[in-house]
Amino acid sequence: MSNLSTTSDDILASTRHLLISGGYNGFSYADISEIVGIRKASIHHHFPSKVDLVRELVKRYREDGQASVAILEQKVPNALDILKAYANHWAACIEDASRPYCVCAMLASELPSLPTEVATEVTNFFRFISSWLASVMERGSKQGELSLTSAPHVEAEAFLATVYGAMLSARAYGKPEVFSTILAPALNRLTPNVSH
Amino acid sequence: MSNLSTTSDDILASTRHLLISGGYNGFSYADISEIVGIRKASIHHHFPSKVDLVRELVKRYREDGQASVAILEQKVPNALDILKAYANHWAACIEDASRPYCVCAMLASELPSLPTEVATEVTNFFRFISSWLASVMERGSKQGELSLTSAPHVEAEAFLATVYGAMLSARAYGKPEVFSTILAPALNRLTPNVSH
DNA sequence: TTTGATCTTCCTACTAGTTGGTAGTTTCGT
DNA sequence: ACGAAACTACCAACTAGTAGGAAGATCAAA
Repeated sequence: MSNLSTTSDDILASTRHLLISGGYNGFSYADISEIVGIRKASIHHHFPSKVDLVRELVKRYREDGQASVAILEQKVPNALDILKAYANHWAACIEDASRPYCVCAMLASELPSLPTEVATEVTNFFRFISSWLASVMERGSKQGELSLTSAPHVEAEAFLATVYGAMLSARAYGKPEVFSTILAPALNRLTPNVSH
Repeated sequence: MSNLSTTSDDILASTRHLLISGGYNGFSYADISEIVGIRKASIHHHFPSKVDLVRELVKRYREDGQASVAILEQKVPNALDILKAYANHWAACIEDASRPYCVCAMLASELPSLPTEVATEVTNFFRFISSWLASVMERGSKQGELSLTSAPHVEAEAFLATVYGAMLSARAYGKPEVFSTILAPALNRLTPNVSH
């Protein structure tokens, strides 16, 4: 009989929430304890140190991402549709304010000042997303589902930068719809068979 | 007789340095005092509170940006060349590690948890850059110096997102050259008279 | 089925160090 | 002599982290 929600998961969820809003140095064990409803010391039982906590969070974040990607690849055959689904995922998260920013975007900007264990995990996340997008680009190009103007791995980096830049812009302006405004032409440009 | 470097400027410079590396909550008055070589309390003489300090920093950052843009517009007539110069500015900053990240990109990602006075100033910065880029896009389009596929203000947002996304990627991978790899095709796409 | 040992989880109470900020004083150039 | 700019010496609040104990749950042996 497995619990639907463990304290450890609650701690991770509130950490993610706090991390998205203010970064690594923007929250404390006291903040988490208030949200979860347990004492500070109890958090140390589950995650001995802050580094342990955030390292585990990022590790799971990447693993969840890998799992979601696997399902997406299985359900959606067309490469362009995959990129659209990826963009729509973030558009939805930003617009309903549920997870309006990527944990790893937050941490990547703080990278030089992060504990190395966390920094490594963050870099790993970006390597994963980047190589996944590159594989999508390559396959889509070969099968005529995408029209590329650069090498697949360059297009992948460019697309990733657009997504994360759009995420930042939406936050900077306080206007969620900016994300889709930026992504729409980016996806359009990758669409084949546009008469010209 | 004006000094070439005032203490106040030294404080702002070291604040910028610290801010770029770890964000608003990633540095303290103690850190600044160590770099500048004065006591913590002396910093409060120049900037009564941390909010005052960072608000002033961002205000000047925007003003400096506006001045640089004015000079750039004056020296470089061609719109595409302006965009290239803007991209090259950041490429150089990132590659020589002098100012490898934008102060306002850092703060924008932390926006929800920032003091409102600082947050407002950050939003102002992005509005400025965005409307400047939009004006460059519009002028360049009219004069045939740029080939746009969307409305000028959309192209401006997309270009801005690419620049800031590329900045983040360069930091995430720890590879400065990633910035130029991403910007090159973005600028290429805006270049007119490419045979197709 | 009851006992007892062990494990997990949470607690109170505490620590040493850091945070942004203040009060009041001295130093120094004009 | 006067203001600016620096200083020493604080402060209350907060930081991550620790020590040690109480309440339950689990499970094996009697």
